[in-house]
Amino acid sequence: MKSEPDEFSIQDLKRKNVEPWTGIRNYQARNFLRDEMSVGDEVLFYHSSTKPPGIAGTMTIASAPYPDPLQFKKGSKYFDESASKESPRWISVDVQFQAIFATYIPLEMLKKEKALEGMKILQKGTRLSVTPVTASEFKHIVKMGGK
DNA sequence: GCCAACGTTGGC
DNA sequence: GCCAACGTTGGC
Repeated sequence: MKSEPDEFSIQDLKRKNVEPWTGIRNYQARNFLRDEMSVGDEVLFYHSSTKPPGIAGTMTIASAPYPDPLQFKKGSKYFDESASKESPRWISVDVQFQAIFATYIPLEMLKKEKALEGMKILQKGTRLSVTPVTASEFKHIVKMGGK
């Protein structure tokens, strides 16, 4: 899962421990959150739009999906006029801090790894903020991170 | 339903 | 700031 560290970083998550992951406004990303994730699943925390971009650590899914409260909040940049409480359009999950990697893994490093060739986030044109990771990719990255 | 125009993401 | 690679919108 990607976040811009200027907005919300893994250090912020460590401080808060549990935080709602809000503001997903892409249907594919939403569907992935809603349909493919369960409480306890481990997640890689990716820092995007920073120098250098890369994976900073891990967290876990800490709640079932629920309607993203920001879609109802007038004035929020995530407000969605066409969403209603009866039929919400966007969803959030809570995430819980797990670990900050001993070694931050820049995107450039990830690209060099043979074992990660097929990883979704490394494919051309992938800019979804939520993408799937296989168990072996996850293990490989955790090993690279030294945690 | 098509598709041009526009908006967004995010690495570089 | 540029631009590739999308996604979304809206006229037709």
